[in-house]
Amino acid sequence: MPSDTLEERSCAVVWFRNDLRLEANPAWLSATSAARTVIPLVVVDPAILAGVGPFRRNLYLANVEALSQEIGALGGELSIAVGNPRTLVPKICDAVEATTLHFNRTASGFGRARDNAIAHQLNCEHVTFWGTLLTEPGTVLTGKGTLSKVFTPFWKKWVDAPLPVMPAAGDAQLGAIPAEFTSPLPNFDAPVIEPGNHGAHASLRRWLDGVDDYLDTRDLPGVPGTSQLSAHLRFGTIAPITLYDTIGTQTPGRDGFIRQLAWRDWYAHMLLETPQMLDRAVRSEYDQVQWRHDPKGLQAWKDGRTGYPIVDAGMRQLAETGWMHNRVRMIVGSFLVKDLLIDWREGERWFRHLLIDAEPSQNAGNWQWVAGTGTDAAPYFRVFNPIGQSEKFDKDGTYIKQWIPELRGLDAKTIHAPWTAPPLDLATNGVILGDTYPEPIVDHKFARDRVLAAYKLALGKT
DNA sequence: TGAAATGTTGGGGCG
DNA sequence: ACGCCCCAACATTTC
Repeated sequence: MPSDTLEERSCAVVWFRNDLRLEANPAWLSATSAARTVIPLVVVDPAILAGVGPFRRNLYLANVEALSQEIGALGGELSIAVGNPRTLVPKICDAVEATTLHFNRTASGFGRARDNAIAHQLNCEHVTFWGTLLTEPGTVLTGKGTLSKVFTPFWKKWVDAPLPVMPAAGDAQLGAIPAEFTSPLPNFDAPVIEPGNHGAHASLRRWLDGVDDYLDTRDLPGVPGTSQLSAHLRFGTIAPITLYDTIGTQTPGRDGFIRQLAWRDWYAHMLLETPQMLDRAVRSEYDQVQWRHDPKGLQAWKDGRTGYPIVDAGMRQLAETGWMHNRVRMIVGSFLVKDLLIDWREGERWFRHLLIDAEPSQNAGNWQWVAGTGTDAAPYFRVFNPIGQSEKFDKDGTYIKQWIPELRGLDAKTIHAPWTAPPLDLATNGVILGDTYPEPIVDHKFARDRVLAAYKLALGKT
């Protein structure tokens, strides 16, 4: 619609949430042609911010700042309010006499309830999109019209699903909310990755050099074989469609990477259909597992002091950087749930606190995969051997040495299980088990038998 | 997007 | 030469 047919005073508010970019942002693009004036808005919710770990907090606020700069470069300004969106968004829309509110939808239960409540209170129209996913929930279904409970059939349908089509940009002028509603952005420290759409594109450019080797290197935590784009997807500083358009599926590595974006869609679709998956086993019989109450074991896991180097390396990488290699996420997850027999929800909560890329649907979906409680999850009897995984994927111990400096003297033969090293070997390298580095807190063979028995009991198997 | 237990096979040491 | 045993190496099944 040409803008000269728009009402003189029409005003569209674009509420940015987990889509902190202008590029390929359907809520933003649609608004620029829907009204004469567009007001870009971020509402920082202190209640959310208070519960978020430092890595995500800093990156979120830095991303907001980067978005503000993007909009500033267009000659506009990003309006920033601090408070509860449930009351602020309707109030602001009233104050600016908005004709429409535009935003991209979220799959998470909390956000959805909030958005529904707000939509109910608005005195204007609201226009929503799925700018954060490649496929819209409800568009990738089995022949029976249901969301597949198994990934592979979902993937087969996903490949043929319609991709997002961006609305054409208009030429609206940029506006702002009244000063009384604005607040300065809360203070934050420099994030651990380069924020904003600019930072996302820097990661994407680097990834173009590695993506063709993805299938060969993605499981090697000692090699930079992953995209480093997860946090950008989390905050929407880049659109998944931009990744798809840039990377394509022309080589096995590229196809494998895009397949990961389909997993992401799948878990988001699943959460919409099964909101209780955040804290309930999708296969409810698995909630009968008698998890161990083991605060010391849980703490050792969080601290990276389990005595299993590959596990401790991963947990230390998480605590120090807010990120962990995906293969190692599986290993530490399996260790918590299977070896320590601790409730997967404890691990989910810790990851959600610290991970720079944590997002409810993905975090819960992947934890339920590890715990075997989800659909199409790892079967309960698949118990990772932390030593075997370490030998297989961190053969020379590069990754372990990076995060556990006290083991750097050990060779590739013994570093995966220091307690099996000849005492002289340990001594000459300054390793004193139980002192400079822990003894293993549990014996794997014992733990394996224990978890299999516990799951069998819960599932009523003999 | 496992691992361990169990089963099978075949080469070589040895009486 | 032959049978027996051991045990990698590989395959199958079980969890």
